[in-house]
Amino acid sequence: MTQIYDLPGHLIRRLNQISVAVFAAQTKAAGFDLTPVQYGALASLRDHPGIDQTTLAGLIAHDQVTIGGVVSRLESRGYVQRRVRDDDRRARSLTLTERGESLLQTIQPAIRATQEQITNGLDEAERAEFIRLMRKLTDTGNQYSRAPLDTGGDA
Amino acid sequence: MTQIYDLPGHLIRRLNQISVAVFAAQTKAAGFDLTPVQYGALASLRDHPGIDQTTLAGLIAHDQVTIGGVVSRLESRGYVQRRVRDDDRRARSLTLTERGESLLQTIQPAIRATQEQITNGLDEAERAEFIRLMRKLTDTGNQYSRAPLDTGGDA
DNA sequence: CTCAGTTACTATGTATGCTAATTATTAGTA
DNA sequence: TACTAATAATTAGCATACATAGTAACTGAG
Repeated sequence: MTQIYDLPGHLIRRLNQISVAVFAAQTKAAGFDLTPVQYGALASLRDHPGIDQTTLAGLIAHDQVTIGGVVSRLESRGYVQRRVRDDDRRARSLTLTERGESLLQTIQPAIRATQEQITNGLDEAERAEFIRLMRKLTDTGNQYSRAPLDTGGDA
Repeated sequence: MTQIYDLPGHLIRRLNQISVAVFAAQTKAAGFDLTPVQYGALASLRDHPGIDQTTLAGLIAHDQVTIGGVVSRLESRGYVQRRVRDDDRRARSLTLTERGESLLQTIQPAIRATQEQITNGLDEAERAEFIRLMRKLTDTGNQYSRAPLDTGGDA
């Protein structure tokens, strides 16, 4: 039989699908047009101004190619500035523009609402336990990912 | 400030990323070349032979366009037969070929290993609780998804 | 029977998410 | 210094994953 509905892989995929849909609905309802990855990149750049694309990719656990495209779109929309670094002309230094900073602030309520809606099927205790288990799994599984999280030792 | 590492959406995305990577590694190591969606489609067709693409999309919670492409690739590789239905010439009836049936059987150990590896950071009790919480969340959140699960009342 | 509405699928376009290969640049070594 | 290895981006290609729009075919009300 192998009902796929009980497989962790299937449930995780469904959960991600729902999570992305909720994010899209909430941000659109709030008047924004941003994807989860784009938000993650902007938030990470706010906390780590001046990093290059490879470092950014490591911070949000993505491969370089995807991040290259994401940054390119964020740049063309005026949220991010990309500059060739003086001390290493291969690398591009990334910083938020004022427009990017402003977006991050005004979009905050929609992000909060999104995270709440994703887990609003659980009570407080379940929600905390669920997050704890996810953190445990992502910590254990990070090594399996082809784009592992690389915070340089932090977080 | 707003560490994305604590957001459910981020953790879910990471988990899915790891899940997909583990699936790819396990199936490749076993000598197969199949994506999680392709496996889901094949498994669903085995349990529901003769259904059309829209029904299949509902069963595995995907949109029609994605499934159209997935089925097209499965057909060109000889795993699925696609036939215009006599009683409704808009629809295409899908069935597994012998090659498709055979693949599903021989790939089974790799699928089992995948599901185990995904959750091998948890002990038995945690694993059961995690799956329970995911089922609860996907049940609650199904309505939010743009491609909701539609089993016609079952599962 | 006619036609308006619905439905199944396909076509087009955008954005992830990844692999493999290429280019430009830097770092290290003989 | 010349050469090799490593690294940051980019390019090309494949497969989801979705929105939107179009085509062909079916359904039901009148």
